[in-house]
Amino acid sequence: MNMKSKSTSELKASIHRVEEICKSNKLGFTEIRRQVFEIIVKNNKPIKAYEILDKISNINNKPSHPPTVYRAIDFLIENGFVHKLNSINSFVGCFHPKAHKECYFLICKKCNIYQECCDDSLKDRISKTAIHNNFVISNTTLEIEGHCLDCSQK
Amino acid sequence: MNMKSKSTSELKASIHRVEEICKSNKLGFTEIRRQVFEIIVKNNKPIKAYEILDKISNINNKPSHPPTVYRAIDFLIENGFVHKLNSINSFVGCFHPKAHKECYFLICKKCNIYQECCDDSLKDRISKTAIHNNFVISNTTLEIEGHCLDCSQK
DNA sequence: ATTGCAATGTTATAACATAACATATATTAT
DNA sequence: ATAATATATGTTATGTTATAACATTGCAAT
Repeated sequence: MNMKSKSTSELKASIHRVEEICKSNKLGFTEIRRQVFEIIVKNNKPIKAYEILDKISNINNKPSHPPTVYRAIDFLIENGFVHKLNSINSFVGCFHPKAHKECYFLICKKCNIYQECCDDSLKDRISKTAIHNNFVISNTTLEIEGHCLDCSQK
Repeated sequence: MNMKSKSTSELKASIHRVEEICKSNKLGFTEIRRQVFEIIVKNNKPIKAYEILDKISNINNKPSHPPTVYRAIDFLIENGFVHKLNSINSFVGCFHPKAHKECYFLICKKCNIYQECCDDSLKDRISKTAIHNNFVISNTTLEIEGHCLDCSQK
């Protein structure tokens, strides 16, 4: 399982990519949104909203408030730059925004590291089930909790 | 999409089945646990913990407290009688307990009705991905939000 | 009867998230 | 350039979801 953290250059590329997408789509990639996005992607594990809040407050040397963070997160999720992991109320950056909507996550309960996966055949199966049930999908949550190789060997 | 609510006899059967499983596994199916289970399965939609709390308080003519409900829910989830839908912080009864561990849910955002599905090939794909990543699964969340046939036609 | 254990009661608070309204900043139309 | 509009942020308060910690009860095994 390739759960190693992203390199500095990958992070920069990721941030730059989002900047470009925002520019070309006329989305306001404001200072706060940029800060929140950077905090999320630089954290190589899922991060919680109130952890982001603390970091934002530190960065700006003044207390921020929950709505500030949640609004930025909402913007980032809406535009596919960030995912929410519902099973652990945490957020992760998306490293291939706009390339897909459905992806899934392996989340290690011990070390809290995660892996984002894309699997078209899985996606297909899910769509087929939905079609079969006359169901129109707006959003899919697929999160797999367990233990990564390192942690299950300990 | 067969989202119609369960019949009275289905509900009774479901409750009876759980009683039997508890009996044969020497699990204490106490009054509170039974009440919480009944409330969950009789509600044909996903129900929230604090809604259960209100109902329990009414049934017993005295205020109950959150831990009472959450403990009962934990017991029911641990034993596979109830599922939590992480994407909407709600709980649903399982109508084939012990038959499986992995199942998934179609959840209509408009009418809030849901459908529990089991799909072995989907399950297989997920296990394969996990094995491929040397990941040991303890728990899978697969929730598909969208609109059911009725609601998407309106 | 006493010890041990599983379950429940009770109080308090932690953790997660949004409503509502005020203010500021950017965009656009005139 | 200025007013009008829309977008974004600040601020206060509160709503919602979940658990910690410790006391009490009831029952079974010795």
